Amino acid sequence: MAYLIFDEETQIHKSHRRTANPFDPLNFVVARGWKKEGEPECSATFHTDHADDNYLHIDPDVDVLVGHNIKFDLLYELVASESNVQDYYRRGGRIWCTQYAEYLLRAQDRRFHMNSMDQIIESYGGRKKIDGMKELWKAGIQTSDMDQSMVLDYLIGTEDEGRNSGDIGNTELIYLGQVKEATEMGMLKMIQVRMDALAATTEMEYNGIKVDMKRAASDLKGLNAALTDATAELNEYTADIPDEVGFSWSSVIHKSVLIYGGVIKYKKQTTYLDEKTGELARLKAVEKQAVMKDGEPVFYLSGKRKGEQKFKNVSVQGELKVKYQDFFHTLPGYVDAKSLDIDKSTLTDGKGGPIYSTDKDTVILLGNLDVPFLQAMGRKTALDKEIGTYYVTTDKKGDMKGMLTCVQPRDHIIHHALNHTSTVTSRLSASNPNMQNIPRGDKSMIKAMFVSRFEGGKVAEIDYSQLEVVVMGLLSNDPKLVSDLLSKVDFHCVRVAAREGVTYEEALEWCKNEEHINHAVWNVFRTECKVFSFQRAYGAGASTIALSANMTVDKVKEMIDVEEKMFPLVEAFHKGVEKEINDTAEPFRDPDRGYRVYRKGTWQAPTGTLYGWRSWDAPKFMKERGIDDTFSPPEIKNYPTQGTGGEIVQMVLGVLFRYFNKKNNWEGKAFLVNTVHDCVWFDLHPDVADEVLGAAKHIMESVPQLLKHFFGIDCPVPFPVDVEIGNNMLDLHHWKPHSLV
DNA sequence: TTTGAATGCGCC
DNA sequence: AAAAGGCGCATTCAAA
Repeated sequence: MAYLIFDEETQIHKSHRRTANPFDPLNFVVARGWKKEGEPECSATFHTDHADDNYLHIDPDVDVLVGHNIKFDLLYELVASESNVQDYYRRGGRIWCTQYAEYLLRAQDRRFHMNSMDQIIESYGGRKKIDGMKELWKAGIQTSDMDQSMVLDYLIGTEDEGRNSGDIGNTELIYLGQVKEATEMGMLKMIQVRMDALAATTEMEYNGIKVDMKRAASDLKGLNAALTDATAELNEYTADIPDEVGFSWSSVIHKSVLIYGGVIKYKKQTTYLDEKTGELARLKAVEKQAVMKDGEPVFYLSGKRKGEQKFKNVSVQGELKVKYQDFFHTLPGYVDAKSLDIDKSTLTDGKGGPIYSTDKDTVILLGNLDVPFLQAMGRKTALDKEIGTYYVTTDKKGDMKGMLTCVQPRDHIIHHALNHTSTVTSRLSASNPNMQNIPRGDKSMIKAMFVSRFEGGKVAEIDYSQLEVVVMGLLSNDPKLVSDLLSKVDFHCVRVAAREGVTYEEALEWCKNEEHINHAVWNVFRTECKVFSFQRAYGAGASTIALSANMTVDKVKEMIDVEEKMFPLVEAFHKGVEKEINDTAEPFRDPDRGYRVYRKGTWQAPTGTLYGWRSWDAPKFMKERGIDDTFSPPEIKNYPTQGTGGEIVQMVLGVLFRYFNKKNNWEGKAFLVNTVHDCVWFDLHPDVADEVLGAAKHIMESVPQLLKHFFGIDCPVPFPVDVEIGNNMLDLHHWKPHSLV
């Protein structure tokens, strides 16, 4: 078997926020370079359009495709010849992205997010290329207009280098070095598993998400009407502010000044005093005046202009000059921010006075005070956010903004981006548009626009239940946590029972049974415990929890105590992570903090994933004891669970992808389309929906078997999922296997 | 005009 | 005795 390194240079037209958008018909592969394992030099082809043979030829003995940011090239390959790529996967072909592997080998260090080849090549013994192409691209030159010999040198190296260098040669050097290092560090299997996830998200981007534009347009119309109403209502409260102030309800400064009092600074063009003369500044002007003598106009008596009237230029007062100058408008405010202890901003008002927060939580806090417009302001803020981010709007420069700008007019598909190298925890991120932060159904109707591409088709979502709690069970092996997960208890009721000194059954009955006489008060207990456990999982301190859960600090400490006794191995796990971080810590100088010395440490998960932390300035009381820097407890607690949850979803995505590939996407009737940290989205033809969901549910719940298969890990906890299906992503209903006909 | 910081808010 | 984590995108604002 052999690896095949490849890379391509394409046209770079930007559309729907994507640079060199693979789905833009204007873009095609201009130059394609490759090198198969064992060949003495690289090869390349040039193309002038989307020609029939403009795709990568993959020999049958190739089993790894290698590229730097390989998703980009794979998307071009899928557009060029979908079957070529799918057939390669079907015979077991794998991919290796050197950008992704580097990010993982460097413990997801921020410096290696979206790392470039130039950035890492020297550490693999290669040499940076002389690169004229980046400058040309920056100047907007299309690749097809560049000199072919330059492109060739860039891609596969110069003749002097034996055409065995360039991007392709460098990628080969990096790949070989990475495989060696990954093997030595026990990370190879983990990286390979994640590469299949990369194949899955590449497929998701290629499939894209179908948008019902009629629904989007009609919902947007309603939202804009509501926005107009809210704005009209609000404007009554700013009617006394002169128009020239330009009061804006989306300005944090203006809002703070209006609510808490202060000074708005604004600019206006107006006349000003000339420093030299002390008078109003004027434009210079000259006037043509008749030359007079004894009250009579003078005429030329000789020369070329003989007979013409004589004029002279005289300086006169020109128009008054204007320039932008600062003006100030003072408002009294409705409430006193200082006495209410509202959060202060680093921004200042027009005269350097304080600016206070006007965010949602603060507005809720102010809700019962004497500020008349808060409700309408909250409505307007929410509508601006919803319309501007998730529908479409025009900004001040006249540019279109919002998710709908990413919809392709020709087929109403959004080709979103799922990024593998953009988080410190190894989670995925999403962009252009971000399909991981679409408002939920209890907040907005937005999800109704996401529909099936099939006639009468269905969309579906499969979610892991309480993924991070389950992951904590896996990582800690805590007996009580594991048994609770196995018996599928309500965790919040477990905590209520422990805190209030009753049995779990009693707590469950009183919290859940709305008929019960104690229900109201026990339901509050459950909510308190829910807030507590959620915050505690992320490592919040007792005082923060007390504030947001509306409890005394003593009560929070008491609950922490109960928790630690109930799940002792959870705390032990965190301690173990902390110890490994400190044991592996190495000093480094932080350029952002005056090159002060801090430390970096790592913890390696059972799967092989390496997590990295940097230390921060220690709190004052620790500095007094001579400890200068410490690792952040919230970060220590958070990365392993968040990262392992993400890793498990990636492992599953890879397996789902392989299964879909084997079934040829049910002959084009079922597609993987999106993933959001603990869930997967599907687009399904009605004929195959039940069959696909049955298979997908089975795969997603097979996490224990998969962990054993890939990593030899014994997993003590189940990974239950919820399956939902519907006509759009808003109207989903529960799906059960027995609905199979 | 462009860029980065600050603020705010959507998701898990 | 002590800090709630991870993202991307919108607007505003100040500086270049």
